[in-house]
Amino acid sequence: MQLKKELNPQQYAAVTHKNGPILVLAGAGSGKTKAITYRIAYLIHHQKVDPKTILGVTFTNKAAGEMRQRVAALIGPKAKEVTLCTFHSLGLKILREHGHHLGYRRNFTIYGEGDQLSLLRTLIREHPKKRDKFDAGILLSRISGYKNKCVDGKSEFPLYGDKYDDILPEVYDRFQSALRAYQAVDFDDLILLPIRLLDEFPDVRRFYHETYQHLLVDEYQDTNHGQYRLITLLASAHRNICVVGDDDQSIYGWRGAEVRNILNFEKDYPDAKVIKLEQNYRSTQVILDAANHVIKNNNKRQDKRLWTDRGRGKNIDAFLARDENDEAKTIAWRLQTIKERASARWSDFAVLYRSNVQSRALESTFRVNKIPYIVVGGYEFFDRKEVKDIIAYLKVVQNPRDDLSLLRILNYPRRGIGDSAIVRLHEEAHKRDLCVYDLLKEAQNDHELSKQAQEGLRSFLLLIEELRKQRHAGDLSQLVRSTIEKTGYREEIERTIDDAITAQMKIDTVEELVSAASSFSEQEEAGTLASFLDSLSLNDDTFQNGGKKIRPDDAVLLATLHSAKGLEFPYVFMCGMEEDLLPHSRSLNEGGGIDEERRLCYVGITRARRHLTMSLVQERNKFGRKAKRIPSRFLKEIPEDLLCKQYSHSPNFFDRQIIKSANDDK
DNA sequence: TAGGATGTCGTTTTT
DNA sequence: CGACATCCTA
Repeated sequence: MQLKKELNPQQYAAVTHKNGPILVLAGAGSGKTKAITYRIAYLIHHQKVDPKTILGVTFTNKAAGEMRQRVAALIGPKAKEVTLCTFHSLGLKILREHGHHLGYRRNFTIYGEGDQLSLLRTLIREHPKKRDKFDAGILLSRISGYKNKCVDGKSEFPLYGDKYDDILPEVYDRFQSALRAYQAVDFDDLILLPIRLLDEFPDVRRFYHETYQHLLVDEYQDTNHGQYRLITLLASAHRNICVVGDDDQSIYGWRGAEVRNILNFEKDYPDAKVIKLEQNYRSTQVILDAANHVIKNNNKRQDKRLWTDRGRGKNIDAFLARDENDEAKTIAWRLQTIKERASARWSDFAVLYRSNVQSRALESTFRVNKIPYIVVGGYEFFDRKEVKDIIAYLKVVQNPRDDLSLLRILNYPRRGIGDSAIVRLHEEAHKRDLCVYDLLKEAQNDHELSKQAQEGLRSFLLLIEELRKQRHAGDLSQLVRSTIEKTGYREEIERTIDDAITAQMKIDTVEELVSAASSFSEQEEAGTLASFLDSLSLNDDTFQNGGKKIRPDDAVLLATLHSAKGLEFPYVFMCGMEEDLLPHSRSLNEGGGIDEERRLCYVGITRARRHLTMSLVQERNKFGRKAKRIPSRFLKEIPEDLLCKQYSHSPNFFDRQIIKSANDDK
């Protein structure tokens, strides 16, 4: 490593900073990941720090994986010894290791959003005031907000001045005790409970202080209060904490992220070294100027100014279309034109938008014009019912106390256990403070249940016991396969679904889970059921390639502005540059408000390397009726001389081109 | 218990 | 408008 040559002076300073707190304010495209990875390499190589004592925390598995790769490229196999993980997998690790202090067994289950919601729905159903139609989603966002703010559990509930205020404390309480009874933790607990462990158990704290002596935190601007506390606790002894982030790219305020964590870093650590990375290696000066001009309208921010030595570049195109279909066609046409002229690949392009609904017009136009595309996000494999069912079986096999999963599958495939029986079992278990699974053992001989139901319970218990035995014996994919076979899941699908094609699709989906399991155990040395379930819950996608996703490898990316963060493309289209959409109307009152919307715009602009095109429409279909549109205020914040405005309403010419080629396909 | 009728709601979503 | 949840019915 020739640090002086490969890094600019600011990067060099960040990388070679010795001990103590350091804040790296890294503008978009300024080599943030490079700084972190080089710093890790530097600590190991030059400072002779033991790689095992380095902890790097990110938000996504993808980022963690990328970082590991880049560290490996610098220092080789030692990179494996560095702990690089997400906040949630860090929390999970701490909790699996020391959770017994708080009464958690090692085999506890992780509940994702779906599980949280379905638990809340059962709580609502049982609530005396259920006629008030409480919405599980609203309850969840409040509970979640509460959990990642108030760590001691004694503080007051924030009031919102609506009907939820009354029931929230009680529902929260029941929510938490249900989780605890089920030996389950939700995503928020994965942060919250480790905080309590570190806070209340000096031995645990000491253990982690010794284990991790150098902390690096990526995307610090996106941390919520809980994550902030977790990091603070981990760093409290040695204060070797390096946080990297960009306050201008904080776009998750609505999910509890607090920009002030990064803005207050210097108050938390008065001796902190602060370094700004402002040289941009990604975009042209035009793009950076536009970004700078937009973002400088925000007040509370660390002053930064991106620059580049890569030259001015082309102006930003801005065009006006009639409606969203016209907009999509024009984008398609322009994209094809640029592609030909620059002999670019499809994957050099991204079309970004504020809201998922905007993808629809783009998708249908791209389909017609045979433009290959990938939509980021969308429907997840693991959201499908079939997959959730099988995973519920696996979760029960792993942790029989998980009533929620158990009740989900108790009568699916059907075993003659009706709703009334299920309700009775659930109530009885609750009354006697038992988990349903234990109760089932008695209930199989309960004469108040129908013969059929008793028989059903018996076979269910037998099935689970059998799978539990197999859990330790055979390999993982075999276990998943057995689960599918012994439950008769395939037969149930064939029996209940008439349409052969749909049925086959569902069976294929379930089969994919088997191949996901086998590729998981190939890649993980400890391919246990427990780690497989963890991996599924935490969205660790390292093995999902095994569960083959059929995707074109060269395709235009369609993504929301949120999911585009961290990515870059030579050519970027930002569509729907309109009031109510880019500052989204619903975001103005709550969350980060207008500033956060502006940051979202900033994130979008700075994704572009060479050329940016912005578009807006005259009218847009909104809930079935046409609505007149107004240009986004952000568009107006970009100086005229950076834009190439084409507002003469889009020429019919474009339409004709597209319609012609569409007919050619037939 | 599937599916039809009816109602409701409408932003973003790293784990 | 269209995706969804929920309720109702055959």
